[in-house]
Amino acid sequence: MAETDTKTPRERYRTLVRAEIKERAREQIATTGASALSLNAIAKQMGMSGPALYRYYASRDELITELIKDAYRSLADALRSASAAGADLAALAHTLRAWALEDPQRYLLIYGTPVPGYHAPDDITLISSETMAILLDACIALPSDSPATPFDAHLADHRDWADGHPASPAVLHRALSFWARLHGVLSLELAGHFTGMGFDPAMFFAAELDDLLAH
Amino acid sequence: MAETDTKTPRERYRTLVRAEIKERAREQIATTGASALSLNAIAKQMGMSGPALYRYYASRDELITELIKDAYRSLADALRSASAAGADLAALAHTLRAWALEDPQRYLLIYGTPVPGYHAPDDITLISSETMAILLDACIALPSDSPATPFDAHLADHRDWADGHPASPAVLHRALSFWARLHGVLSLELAGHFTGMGFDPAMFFAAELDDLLAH
DNA sequence: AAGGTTCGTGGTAGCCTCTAACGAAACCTT
DNA sequence: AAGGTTTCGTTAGAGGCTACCACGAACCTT
Repeated sequence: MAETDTKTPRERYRTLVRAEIKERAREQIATTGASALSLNAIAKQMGMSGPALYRYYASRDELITELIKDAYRSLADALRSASAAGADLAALAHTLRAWALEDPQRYLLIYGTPVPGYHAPDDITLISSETMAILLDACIALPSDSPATPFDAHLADHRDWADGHPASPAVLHRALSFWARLHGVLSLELAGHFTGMGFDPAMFFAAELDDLLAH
Repeated sequence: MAETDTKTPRERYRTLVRAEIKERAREQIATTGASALSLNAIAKQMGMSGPALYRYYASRDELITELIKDAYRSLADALRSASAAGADLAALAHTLRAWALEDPQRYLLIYGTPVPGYHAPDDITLISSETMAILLDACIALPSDSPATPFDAHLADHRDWADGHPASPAVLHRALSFWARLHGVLSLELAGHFTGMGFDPAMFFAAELDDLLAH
């Protein structure tokens, strides 16, 4: 019992419609941004009237939350498969950038401006911790010859987030820097802050990555 | 002839009401975020009926644009006065962080998720270029002993954004890195991605800054 | 004091989210 | 196969929003 199989035709139909709704929502968000997502428009697009959607998603927030979860999962999948294919830290960085550019709004769904009221469910932090684990694995493979900083010492006492990962404080620090710096370049690029400045964002990204790996 | 003085009582009143509207909008955004800003709510709060506000701001977008401009100006002011007081790059960084933490939503108004349709007016890029100039001034004062990178060479040919500033490509690169890295840490912190991880964001910020200045 | 400008109002259109009540269709059981 | 039950999709409606219009009222200017 507790069959999670798609057994009954009703369940089949339900999950199918849910999937289509989510797909339409994904398309809509990709073009107009998450704030402009309209359940009504999706319903009309699917040939049914507004409130019918509420049989499938209890609220607009629930639908967005589902999309956020999917985004986290997609990112974790991309990084995991790259890592499984033997990608080092540099390759992982380019995987991240490619994933972000593939659908900028999906990246912003995760790392963009949060809604003040919204609080992420627990399962999201679970998937996000998997991403962090992949990152830590890649960082631990790299030789680290930098001297210990005060922040390293601080991290030695605050490493709950590493979730039992056998990484030295210096490695934790490296992972955090990796994350923050790549996000810095990427988010400025995606937000369009480089448009009109003339230079190539890809080269800036590569330069930041080089600096990250060299020091 | 083109009197910008607050002469007529009508103009006085008008600018006063406009200011109050903007102030209420600022408060509302600070608590609920920019996406939840409601002209109707502001009007009711001020004791007048909905459409009355449209005498003062042509649209919701115009009001938000005004707030964005104010945010840019406020940041430029903060950095300029710090710079005038003899602040070096490190002090400038802490000025930036303090300004961001003082009103996170104001920071996100500038650097947060952009609305896909929205295009910034020209005067905004003007103010933002002033911020960049201050940053470049601070970067040029620092000795740079790093070897030239490919990105430096690229910047030598794509330096229109520096707007005639006498800075070497290496300095331009340093300014961009400064901007992107601090934004990376700050935006992750403001978006709440560090909450629950246990470590102190301020120490991470300081560590990133140290690394930036050391290399 | 008369005239023109501006302000605030209510009304309205058109969106949106979301609830409630009602037929109708599909499913499962017997 | 027939009946009962669950689920679906509909319309109606509450309450919110942006934004436009037309009208009366206040105001400043002349």
